[in-house]
Amino acid sequence: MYDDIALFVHIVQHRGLAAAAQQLDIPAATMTRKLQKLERSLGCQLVHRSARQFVLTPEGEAHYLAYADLVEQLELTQRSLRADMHVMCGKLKVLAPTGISIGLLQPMWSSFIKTYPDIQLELSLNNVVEDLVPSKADLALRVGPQQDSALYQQRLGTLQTVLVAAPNYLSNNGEPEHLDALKDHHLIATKAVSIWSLVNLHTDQQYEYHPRVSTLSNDVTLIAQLACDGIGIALLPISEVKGHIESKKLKRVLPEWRGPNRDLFAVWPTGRLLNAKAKYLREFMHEYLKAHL
Amino acid sequence: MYDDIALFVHIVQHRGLAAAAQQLDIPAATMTRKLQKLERSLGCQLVHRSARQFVLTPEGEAHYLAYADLVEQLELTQRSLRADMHVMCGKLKVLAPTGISIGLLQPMWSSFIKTYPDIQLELSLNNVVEDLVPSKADLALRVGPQQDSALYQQRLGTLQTVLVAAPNYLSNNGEPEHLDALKDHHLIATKAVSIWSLVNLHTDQQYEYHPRVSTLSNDVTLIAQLACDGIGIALLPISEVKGHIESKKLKRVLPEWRGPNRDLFAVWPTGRLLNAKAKYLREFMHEYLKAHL
DNA sequence: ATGTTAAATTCCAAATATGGAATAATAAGA
DNA sequence: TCTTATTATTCCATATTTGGAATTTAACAT
Repeated sequence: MYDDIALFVHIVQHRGLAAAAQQLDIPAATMTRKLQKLERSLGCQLVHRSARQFVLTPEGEAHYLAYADLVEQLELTQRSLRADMHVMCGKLKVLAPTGISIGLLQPMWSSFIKTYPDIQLELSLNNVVEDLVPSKADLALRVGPQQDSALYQQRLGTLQTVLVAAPNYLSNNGEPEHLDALKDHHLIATKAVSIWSLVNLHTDQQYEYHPRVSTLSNDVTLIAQLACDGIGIALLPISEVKGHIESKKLKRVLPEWRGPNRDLFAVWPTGRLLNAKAKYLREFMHEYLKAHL
Repeated sequence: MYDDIALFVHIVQHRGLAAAAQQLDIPAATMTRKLQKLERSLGCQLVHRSARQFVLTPEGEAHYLAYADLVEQLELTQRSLRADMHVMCGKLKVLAPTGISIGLLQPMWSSFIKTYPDIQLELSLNNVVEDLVPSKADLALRVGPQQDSALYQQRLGTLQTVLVAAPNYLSNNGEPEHLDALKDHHLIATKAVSIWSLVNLHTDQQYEYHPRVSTLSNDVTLIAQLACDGIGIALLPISEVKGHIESKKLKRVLPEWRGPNRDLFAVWPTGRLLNAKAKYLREFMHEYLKAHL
């Protein structure tokens, strides 16, 4: 019914069945039959047509005026949704936390940009959680599950955290042997984690530690650098500090304990089509984190 | 395609295939297949569905939001056009010239109102031609063809005009024997006719007479009454003066000549569906005038 | 765990739609 | 007036769609 009406609108716009048929790549025979069917179902003739003449009836004119704009909007909507679903070029705006993006994930961004050179990636890094909708971002990378029910989310991977400190800090202040000993140390952490759920790797024993954190930052990279500078003991993602440990700039503290796991999520608004580009990025991040965490 | 989308919108609104199928009176099997076809053609799943569960996918949600309003508007438009085409009750506004309507056509209006008691006829009588579109009238009755190309028109019948005068006027002023004698008389006519094309009934001889009209009115009834009062000789539709002639209040002048024919037209705006009511009225008028002129 | 039940899906014969070729119709040009 | 060219329509074999019945599915209650 509506398809036939859309067809009729095109017939009118092209002033004839043949032209519309050619334009829409539909056989002329089908065109005729569909128009006949529409006229039959409406109970009135829409077009006075003969080989060389194409004149709308009053009813045809009324129907055209009533439907033309709607059909156009329908087609616009269709095109826009199609493009979102299939086009792999153009802009893609992504929100992500700063620290993790310039540290752990920096190679991932490079790789994505190289893999999809036609996508203009706009990476908005911010340690403050920015609202997706007003910022018109397609996708956000977030640490920890989101409460907002107006958001879809998909878990991409898990960051395991460990306690680290600079070797010279440990030699100056003593290396803690027990969890309780942490209270005598300068602790550095992100604001977000107020309770450290520490898990013993051997016994799976869990320990809820309420740290008296001496230094706070929302930037993981900064915290790592402070730790390297011998400021204190830091709770950091293992992937963030791996390099520092290998180069002996940091040393693990209480290595039989690991800190709380922090899930990484891809997050996007409900009611908006996650476009092809964002979908690919999401999968790309998922694969990357599966391989690199 | 658009039909399937409309179906999908209904499925969402009814939260399930079965409910929508029942509501729309479409077999459930068809429902399933159409939704599957739509999903295939879009290249993405729209609904996670199982026997007892109905959840939109993110894509489904996006498509629903994008199309729901459009589909609703489409259905509104459809309903409105359908009603115009089929409903035989409600308001019907008609414009018509005053004189002819309260004279010749008065029985026609009565008859129409009796025949279609559910139609609320609003008869706007006016001797000044009123624009159809701003007055929101469905149909207008006009004398003489209309120039406006934004109007459709259909000829309903022809008014034949004749010359008449009151017997006492003729006895006082003499009865003209030739056309030339008219110049010595007091002539009454409607403004519209500046040249009287008089035709001889016997010889078909045509005579273009430029009358020096002494009294003008745009109301046929008034002219007839003036003629009855012995004011002068009037050019009037034969149907208008038939009764007066029979009751001897008027007498034909130069009876071997008849005046110009004046066509009656039903007129309505292009691009608007002439609704069922107006269509019936048009046919009604056509039949009536065929029988009574 | 198990049965119940409403909902979605698949099956299959009948109905309908499709597309290319042939045909008919007709306004414009010779 | 007679072609000619263009457009709409009809024909017919093939492909698709339809609707009711049978089947499967999975959430809920027991």
